[in-house]
Amino acid sequence: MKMNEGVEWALHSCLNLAWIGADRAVTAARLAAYHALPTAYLNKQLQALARAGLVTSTPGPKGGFRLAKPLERITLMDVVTAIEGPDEAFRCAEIRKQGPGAQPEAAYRLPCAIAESMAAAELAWRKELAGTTLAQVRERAERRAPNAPGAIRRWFENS
Amino acid sequence: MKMNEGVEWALHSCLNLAWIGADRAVTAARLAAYHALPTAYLNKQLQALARAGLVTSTPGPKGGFRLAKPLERITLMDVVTAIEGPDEAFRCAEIRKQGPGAQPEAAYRLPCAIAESMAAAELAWRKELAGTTLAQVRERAERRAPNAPGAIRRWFENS
DNA sequence: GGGTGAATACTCGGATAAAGCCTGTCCGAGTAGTGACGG
DNA sequence: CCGTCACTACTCGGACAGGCTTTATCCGAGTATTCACCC
Repeated sequence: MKMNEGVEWALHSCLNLAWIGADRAVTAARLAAYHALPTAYLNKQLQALARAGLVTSTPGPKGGFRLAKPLERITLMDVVTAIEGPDEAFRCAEIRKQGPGAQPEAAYRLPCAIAESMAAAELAWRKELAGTTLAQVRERAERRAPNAPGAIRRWFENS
Repeated sequence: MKMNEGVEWALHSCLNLAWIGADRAVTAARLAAYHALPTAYLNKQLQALARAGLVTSTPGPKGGFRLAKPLERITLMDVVTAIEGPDEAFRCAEIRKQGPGAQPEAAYRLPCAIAESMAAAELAWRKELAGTTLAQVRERAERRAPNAPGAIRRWFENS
Protein backbone atom coordinates (compact mmCIF):
# COMPACT_ATOMS: atom_id res chain seq x y z
CA MET A 1 0.00 0.00 0.00
CA LYS A 2 1.75 3.07 -1.26
CA MET A 3 0.27 6.52 -1.60
CA ASN A 4 0.76 8.39 -4.85
CA GLU A 5 3.85 10.51 -4.87
CA GLY A 6 1.74 13.27 -6.36
CA VAL A 7 0.12 13.93 -2.99
CA GLU A 8 3.37 15.19 -1.58
CA TRP A 9 3.98 17.32 -4.64
CA ALA A 10 0.47 18.78 -4.47
CA LEU A 11 0.81 19.66 -0.81
CA HIS A 12 4.12 21.43 -1.29
CA SER A 13 2.74 23.24 -4.31
CA CYS A 14 -0.31 24.41 -2.40
CA LEU A 15 1.86 25.88 0.33
CA ASN A 16 4.07 27.53 -2.25
CA LEU A 17 1.04 29.00 -3.98
CA ALA A 18 -0.15 30.36 -0.65
CA TRP A 19 3.18 31.99 0.10
CA ILE A 20 3.33 33.51 -3.36
CA GLY A 21 -0.17 34.90 -2.99
CA ALA A 22 -3.34 34.30 -4.94
CA ASP A 23 -3.00 37.57 -6.82
CA ARG A 24 -0.47 36.03 -9.14
CA ALA A 25 -0.77 32.91 -11.29
CA VAL A 26 2.16 30.51 -11.32
CA THR A 27 2.81 28.05 -14.10
CA ALA A 28 3.30 24.37 -13.52
CA ALA A 29 6.79 24.68 -14.98
CA ARG A 30 7.84 27.16 -12.30
CA LEU A 31 6.35 25.14 -9.47
CA ALA A 32 8.06 22.03 -10.80
CA ALA A 33 11.40 23.75 -11.25
CA TYR A 34 11.46 24.88 -7.65
CA HIS A 35 11.54 21.28 -6.43
CA ALA A 36 13.23 19.76 -9.51
CA LEU A 37 10.14 17.74 -10.41
CA PRO A 38 9.00 16.56 -13.85
CA THR A 39 6.96 19.45 -15.19
CA ALA A 40 4.33 17.59 -17.17
CA TYR A 41 3.60 15.18 -14.37
CA LEU A 42 3.19 17.89 -11.76
CA ASN A 43 0.89 19.58 -14.23
CA LYS A 44 -1.21 16.45 -14.18
CA GLN A 45 -1.53 16.64 -10.41
CA LEU A 46 -2.42 20.32 -10.52
CA GLN A 47 -5.14 19.49 -13.02
CA ALA A 48 -6.58 17.12 -10.44
CA LEU A 49 -6.53 19.88 -7.84
CA ALA A 50 -8.31 22.14 -10.33
CA ARG A 51 -11.01 19.54 -10.96
CA ALA A 52 -11.51 19.32 -7.22
CA GLY A 53 -11.90 23.08 -7.01
CA LEU A 54 -8.85 23.64 -4.82
CA VAL A 55 -7.00 25.76 -7.37
CA THR A 56 -8.05 27.70 -10.45
CA SER A 57 -6.23 27.44 -13.73
CA THR A 58 -5.95 30.00 -16.50
CA PRO A 59 -4.43 29.17 -19.89
CA GLY A 60 -2.39 31.37 -22.14
CA PRO A 61 0.41 33.83 -21.40
CA LYS A 62 0.38 35.16 -17.85
CA GLY A 63 -1.62 32.05 -17.08
CA GLY A 64 -1.00 29.35 -14.52
CA PHE A 65 -2.46 28.16 -11.24
CA ARG A 66 -3.54 30.00 -8.12
CA LEU A 67 -5.32 28.94 -4.97
CA ALA A 68 -9.10 28.96 -5.19
CA LYS A 69 -9.63 29.25 -1.43
CA PRO A 70 -7.62 30.32 1.59
CA LEU A 71 -5.60 27.57 3.23
CA GLU A 72 -7.94 27.68 6.20
CA ARG A 73 -10.58 26.08 4.01
CA ILE A 74 -8.42 23.35 2.49
CA THR A 75 -7.81 20.17 4.44
CA LEU A 76 -5.34 17.36 3.94
CA MET A 77 -8.32 15.17 3.11
CA ASP A 78 -9.26 17.46 0.23
CA VAL A 79 -5.84 17.12 -1.35
CA VAL A 80 -5.58 13.39 -0.80
CA THR A 81 -9.04 12.81 -2.26
CA ALA A 82 -8.28 15.04 -5.23
CA ILE A 83 -5.13 13.10 -6.13
CA GLU A 84 -5.92 9.58 -4.96
CA GLY A 85 -9.59 9.48 -5.76
CA PRO A 86 -12.50 8.79 -3.45
CA ASP A 87 -12.03 5.02 -3.09
CA GLU A 88 -11.08 3.55 0.25
CA ALA A 89 -7.79 1.71 0.64
CA PHE A 90 -9.41 -1.46 1.97
CA ARG A 91 -12.08 -2.58 -0.44
CA CYS A 92 -14.16 -5.52 0.70
CA ALA A 93 -14.54 -7.96 -2.20
CA GLU A 94 -17.25 -9.86 -0.30
CA ILE A 95 -15.39 -13.11 -0.58
CA ARG A 96 -17.66 -14.46 2.16
CA LYS A 97 -20.32 -14.75 -0.54
CA GLN A 98 -18.12 -16.95 -2.71
CA GLY A 99 -17.42 -20.64 -2.47
CA PRO A 100 -19.23 -23.62 -0.98
CA GLY A 101 -20.16 -21.76 2.19
CA ALA A 102 -22.29 -19.25 0.31
CA GLN A 103 -25.63 -18.45 1.84
CA PRO A 104 -28.82 -17.00 0.35
CA GLU A 105 -28.53 -13.29 -0.34
CA ALA A 106 -30.71 -12.42 2.63
CA ALA A 107 -28.02 -13.63 5.01
CA TYR A 108 -25.74 -10.81 3.90
CA ARG A 109 -27.99 -7.95 4.85
CA LEU A 110 -25.52 -6.85 7.52
CA PRO A 111 -22.07 -5.73 6.39
CA CYS A 112 -19.04 -7.96 6.79
CA ALA A 113 -17.54 -7.62 10.27
CA ILE A 114 -14.04 -7.58 8.86
CA ALA A 115 -14.82 -4.83 6.39
CA GLU A 116 -16.51 -2.85 9.12
CA SER A 117 -13.51 -3.06 11.42
CA MET A 118 -11.12 -2.04 8.69
CA ALA A 119 -13.42 0.80 7.68
CA ALA A 120 -13.49 2.05 11.25
CA ALA A 121 -9.72 2.31 11.28
CA GLU A 122 -9.68 4.05 7.97
CA LEU A 123 -12.31 6.46 9.21
CA ALA A 124 -9.99 7.48 12.04
CA TRP A 125 -7.36 8.25 9.43
CA ARG A 126 -9.75 10.26 7.30
CA LYS A 127 -11.05 12.18 10.28
CA GLU A 128 -7.54 13.22 11.17
CA LEU A 129 -6.91 14.29 7.59
CA ALA A 130 -10.18 16.19 7.41
CA GLY A 131 -9.46 17.86 10.72
CA THR A 132 -6.13 19.27 9.62
CA THR A 133 -6.19 22.37 7.46
CA LEU A 134 -3.31 23.45 5.27
CA ALA A 135 -3.25 26.65 7.30
CA GLN A 136 -2.20 24.61 10.32
CA VAL A 137 0.46 22.89 8.25
CA ARG A 138 1.71 26.22 6.97
CA GLU A 139 1.87 27.58 10.49
CA ARG A 140 3.88 24.59 11.61
CA ALA A 141 6.19 24.93 8.63
CA GLU A 142 6.80 28.62 9.28
CA ARG A 143 7.67 27.89 12.87
CA ARG A 144 10.26 25.39 11.64
CA ALA A 145 11.73 27.60 8.93
CA PRO A 146 10.75 31.24 9.52
CA ASN A 147 12.65 32.55 6.52
CA ALA A 148 11.32 30.03 4.04
CA PRO A 149 8.20 31.97 2.99
CA GLY A 150 10.21 35.07 2.12
CA ALA A 151 12.81 33.10 0.23
CA ILE A 152 10.17 31.25 -1.76
CA ARG A 153 8.28 34.41 -2.56
CA ARG A 154 11.45 36.07 -3.71
CA TRP A 155 12.49 33.18 -5.93
CA PHE A 156 9.16 33.02 -7.67
CA GLU A 157 9.12 36.78 -8.27
CA ASN A 158 12.62 36.88 -9.74
CA SER A 159 11.94 34.76 -12.76
CA MET B 1 -3.72 3.98 -2.87
CA LYS B 2 -5.04 0.47 -2.78
CA MET B 3 -4.43 -2.06 -0.07
CA ASN B 4 -3.36 -5.55 -1.06
CA GLU B 5 -6.27 -7.84 -1.63
CA GLY B 6 -4.37 -10.44 0.37
CA VAL B 7 -5.15 -8.60 3.59
CA GLU B 8 -8.81 -9.43 3.26
CA TRP B 9 -8.02 -13.04 2.44
CA ALA B 10 -5.68 -13.34 5.39
CA LEU B 11 -8.22 -11.91 7.81
CA HIS B 12 -10.96 -14.26 6.67
CA SER B 13 -8.57 -17.18 6.81
CA CYS B 14 -7.50 -16.30 10.35
CA LEU B 15 -11.10 -16.27 11.50
CA ASN B 16 -11.76 -19.56 9.74
CA LEU B 17 -8.70 -21.09 11.39
CA ALA B 18 -9.96 -19.92 14.75
CA TRP B 19 -13.39 -21.44 14.22
CA ILE B 20 -11.89 -24.70 13.04
CA GLY B 21 -9.65 -24.84 16.09
CA ALA B 22 -5.89 -24.88 16.47
CA ASP B 23 -5.83 -28.61 17.13
CA ARG B 24 -6.16 -29.31 13.46
CA ALA B 25 -4.00 -28.11 10.57
CA VAL B 26 -5.77 -26.87 7.45
CA THR B 27 -4.15 -26.76 4.04
CA ALA B 28 -4.02 -23.64 1.92
CA ALA B 29 -6.02 -25.47 -0.72
CA ARG B 30 -8.93 -26.00 1.64
CA LEU B 31 -8.91 -22.45 2.92
CA ALA B 32 -8.82 -21.18 -0.66
CA ALA B 33 -11.58 -23.48 -1.82
CA TYR B 34 -13.94 -22.24 0.85
CA HIS B 35 -13.87 -18.74 -0.62
CA ALA B 36 -13.11 -19.71 -4.25
CA LEU B 37 -9.71 -18.03 -4.15
CA PRO B 38 -6.56 -18.94 -6.14
CA THR B 39 -4.85 -21.57 -4.03
CA ALA B 40 -1.22 -20.78 -4.73
CA TYR B 41 -1.68 -17.09 -4.13
CA LEU B 42 -3.46 -17.55 -0.82
CA ASN B 43 -0.62 -19.87 0.10
CA LYS B 44 1.74 -16.97 -0.46
CA GLN B 45 -0.22 -14.79 1.94
CA LEU B 46 -0.28 -17.52 4.54
CA GLN B 47 3.47 -17.79 4.22
CA ALA B 48 3.68 -14.12 5.10
CA LEU B 49 1.53 -14.74 8.17
CA ALA B 50 3.85 -17.60 9.12
CA ARG B 51 6.93 -15.40 8.79
CA ALA B 52 5.24 -12.88 11.07
CA GLY B 53 4.58 -15.59 13.63
CA LEU B 54 0.80 -15.39 13.44
CA VAL B 55 0.32 -18.93 12.16
CA THR B 56 2.44 -22.05 12.15
CA SER B 57 2.94 -24.21 9.10
CA THR B 58 3.70 -27.91 8.90
CA PRO B 59 4.60 -29.61 5.61
CA GLY B 60 3.73 -33.07 4.43
CA PRO B 61 0.54 -35.09 4.70
CA LYS B 62 -1.73 -34.00 7.52
CA GLY B 63 0.14 -30.74 7.27
CA GLY B 64 -1.17 -27.22 6.78
CA PHE B 65 -1.62 -24.06 8.76
CA ARG B 66 -2.92 -23.38 12.23
CA LEU B 67 -3.10 -20.32 14.43
CA ALA B 68 0.01 -19.66 16.49
CA LYS B 69 -1.77 -17.54 19.11
CA PRO B 70 -5.32 -17.00 20.31
CA LEU B 71 -7.22 -14.32 18.44
CA GLU B 72 -7.08 -12.15 21.54
CA ARG B 73 -3.39 -11.66 20.87
CA ILE B 74 -3.63 -10.87 17.14
CA THR B 75 -4.52 -7.38 16.03
CA LEU B 76 -5.56 -6.03 12.68
CA MET B 77 -2.25 -4.18 12.63
CA ASP B 78 -0.37 -7.47 12.89
CA VAL B 79 -2.09 -8.87 9.83
CA VAL B 80 -1.77 -5.69 7.78
CA THR B 81 1.91 -5.39 8.60
CA ALA B 82 2.50 -9.05 7.80
CA ILE B 83 0.97 -8.72 4.34
CA GLU B 84 1.71 -5.13 3.38
CA GLY B 85 5.09 -4.73 4.99
CA PRO B 86 6.20 -2.20 7.56
CA ASP B 87 6.46 0.83 5.26
CA GLU B 88 4.13 3.77 5.71
CA ALA B 89 1.72 4.74 2.96
CA PHE B 90 2.89 8.35 2.75
CA ARG B 91 6.63 8.40 2.25
CA CYS B 92 8.25 11.81 2.35
CA ALA B 93 10.72 12.10 -0.52
CA GLU B 94 12.16 15.31 0.94
CA ILE B 95 11.55 17.27 -2.21
CA ARG B 96 12.06 20.42 -0.17
CA LYS B 97 15.77 19.64 -0.34
CA GLN B 98 15.73 19.58 -4.13
CA GLY B 99 15.82 22.46 -6.56
CA PRO B 100 17.02 26.05 -6.47
CA GLY B 101 15.54 26.69 -3.04
CA ALA B 102 17.76 24.09 -1.43
CA GLN B 103 19.34 25.10 1.84
CA PRO B 104 22.44 23.80 3.65
CA GLU B 105 21.84 20.45 5.30
CA ALA B 106 21.67 22.02 8.75
CA ALA B 107 18.42 23.77 7.86
CA TYR B 108 16.67 20.40 7.58
CA ARG B 109 17.32 19.22 11.10
CA LEU B 110 13.61 19.42 11.89
CA PRO B 111 11.29 17.11 9.95
CA CYS B 112 9.11 18.39 7.13
CA ALA B 113 5.87 19.85 8.44
CA ILE B 114 3.88 18.21 5.67
CA ALA B 115 5.34 14.79 6.35
CA GLU B 116 4.71 15.23 10.03
CA SER B 117 1.05 16.07 9.51
CA MET B 118 0.52 13.15 7.19
CA ALA B 119 2.31 10.86 9.62
CA ALA B 120 0.05 12.01 12.44
CA ALA B 121 -3.01 11.00 10.44
CA GLU B 122 -1.51 7.67 9.57
CA LEU B 123 -0.68 7.11 13.20
CA ALA B 124 -4.34 7.48 14.09
CA TRP B 125 -5.11 4.76 11.57
CA ARG B 126 -2.42 2.45 12.90
CA LYS B 127 -3.52 3.01 16.49
CA GLU B 128 -7.03 1.98 15.59
CA LEU B 129 -5.72 -1.12 13.83
CA ALA B 130 -3.46 -2.00 16.72
CA GLY B 131 -6.29 -1.49 19.19
CA THR B 132 -8.61 -3.95 17.49
CA THR B 133 -8.02 -7.63 18.11
CA LEU B 134 -9.27 -10.37 15.86
CA ALA B 135 -11.19 -11.65 18.86
CA GLN B 136 -13.29 -8.51 18.77
CA VAL B 137 -13.83 -8.97 15.05
CA ARG B 138 -14.83 -12.58 15.57
CA GLU B 139 -17.27 -11.57 18.26
CA ARG B 140 -18.83 -9.01 15.99
CA ALA B 141 -19.05 -11.53 13.17
CA GLU B 142 -20.72 -14.12 15.38
CA ARG B 143 -23.29 -11.59 16.49
CA ARG B 144 -24.09 -10.92 12.83
CA ALA B 145 -24.20 -14.57 11.74
CA PRO B 146 -24.57 -16.84 14.78
CA ASN B 147 -24.66 -20.05 12.75
CA ALA B 148 -21.63 -19.28 10.61
CA PRO B 149 -19.00 -20.77 12.95
CA GLY B 150 -20.77 -24.10 13.14
CA ALA B 151 -21.31 -24.23 9.40
CA ILE B 152 -17.70 -23.43 8.70
CA ARG B 153 -16.43 -25.97 11.18
CA ARG B 154 -18.68 -28.60 9.68
CA TRP B 155 -17.59 -27.90 6.12
CA PHE B 156 -13.93 -28.10 6.98
CA GLU B 157 -14.41 -31.37 8.86
CA ASN B 158 -16.33 -33.05 6.07
CA SER B 159 -13.60 -33.08 3.49
C1' DG C 1 3.48 -61.72 13.97
C1' DG C 2 6.50 -57.72 14.56
C1' DG C 3 9.92 -54.60 12.93
C1' DT C 4 12.34 -52.32 9.30
C1' DG C 5 12.96 -50.21 5.12
C1' DA C 6 11.81 -48.04 0.82
C1' DA C 7 8.38 -46.03 -1.96
C1' DT C 8 4.60 -42.83 -2.24
C1' DA C 9 1.53 -39.08 -1.83
C1' DC C 10 0.96 -34.79 -0.02
C1' DT C 11 2.30 -30.24 1.96
C1' DC C 12 4.69 -25.88 2.19
C1' DG C 13 8.32 -22.73 0.19
C1' DG C 14 10.47 -19.97 -2.89
C1' DA C 15 11.54 -18.95 -7.76
C1' DT C 16 9.18 -17.65 -12.07
C1' DA C 17 5.63 -15.18 -15.60
C1' DA C 18 1.42 -12.03 -16.65
C1' DA C 19 -1.50 -7.98 -15.56
C1' DG C 20 -2.65 -3.45 -13.87
C1' DC C 21 -1.56 0.86 -11.96
C1' DC C 22 1.63 4.54 -11.24
C1' DT C 23 5.00 7.40 -13.32
C1' DG C 24 6.54 10.05 -17.05
C1' DT C 25 6.00 12.27 -21.72
C1' DC C 26 4.09 14.40 -25.76
C1' DC C 27 1.26 17.23 -28.73
C1' DG C 28 -3.12 19.87 -29.60
C1' DA C 29 -6.92 23.54 -28.14
C1' DG C 30 -7.35 27.94 -26.51
C1' DT C 31 -5.94 32.59 -24.89
C1' DA C 32 -3.45 36.95 -23.96
C1' DG C 33 -0.30 39.81 -25.79
C1' DT C 34 2.04 42.06 -29.79
C1' DG C 35 2.95 44.02 -33.92
C1' DA C 36 1.57 45.63 -38.41
C1' DC C 37 -1.68 47.73 -41.16
C1' DG C 38 -5.35 50.74 -42.56
C1' DG C 39 -8.34 54.65 -41.73
C1' DC D 1 -2.60 59.27 -34.18
C1' DC D 2 -6.05 55.58 -33.14
C1' DG D 3 -8.57 51.32 -33.92
C1' DT D 4 -8.68 46.80 -35.91
C1' DC D 5 -6.89 42.61 -37.27
C1' DA D 6 -3.87 38.76 -37.83
C1' DC D 7 -0.01 36.55 -35.87
C1' DT D 8 2.83 34.75 -32.36
C1' DA D 9 4.11 32.85 -28.03
C1' DC D 10 2.67 30.69 -24.15
C1' DT D 11 -0.41 28.01 -21.02
C1' DC D 12 -3.31 24.24 -19.63
C1' DG D 13 -5.66 19.82 -20.97
C1' DG D 14 -6.07 15.36 -22.25
C1' DA D 15 -4.19 11.41 -25.04
C1' DC D 16 -0.09 8.31 -25.37
C1' DA D 17 4.25 4.98 -23.78
C1' DG D 18 7.53 2.87 -20.00
C1' DG D 19 8.53 0.90 -15.34
C1' DC D 20 7.34 -1.20 -11.23
C1' DT D 21 4.32 -3.27 -7.86
C1' DT D 22 0.74 -6.45 -7.39
C1' DT D 23 -1.43 -10.68 -8.84
C1' DA D 24 -1.15 -15.33 -10.32
C1' DT D 25 1.29 -19.65 -11.27
C1' DC D 26 4.52 -23.51 -11.24
C1' DC D 27 7.89 -26.81 -9.68
C1' DG D 28 11.18 -28.52 -6.09
C1' DA D 29 12.51 -29.75 -0.90
C1' DG D 30 10.87 -32.10 2.89
C1' DT D 31 7.78 -35.08 5.77
C1' DA D 32 4.21 -38.41 7.46
C1' DT D 33 2.01 -42.28 5.81
C1' DT D 34 1.65 -46.71 3.71
C1' DC D 35 2.89 -50.90 2.01
C1' DA D 36 5.90 -54.71 1.16
C1' DC D 37 9.44 -57.43 2.76
C1' DC D 38 12.44 -59.78 5.96
C1' DC D 39 13.48 -61.78 10.52
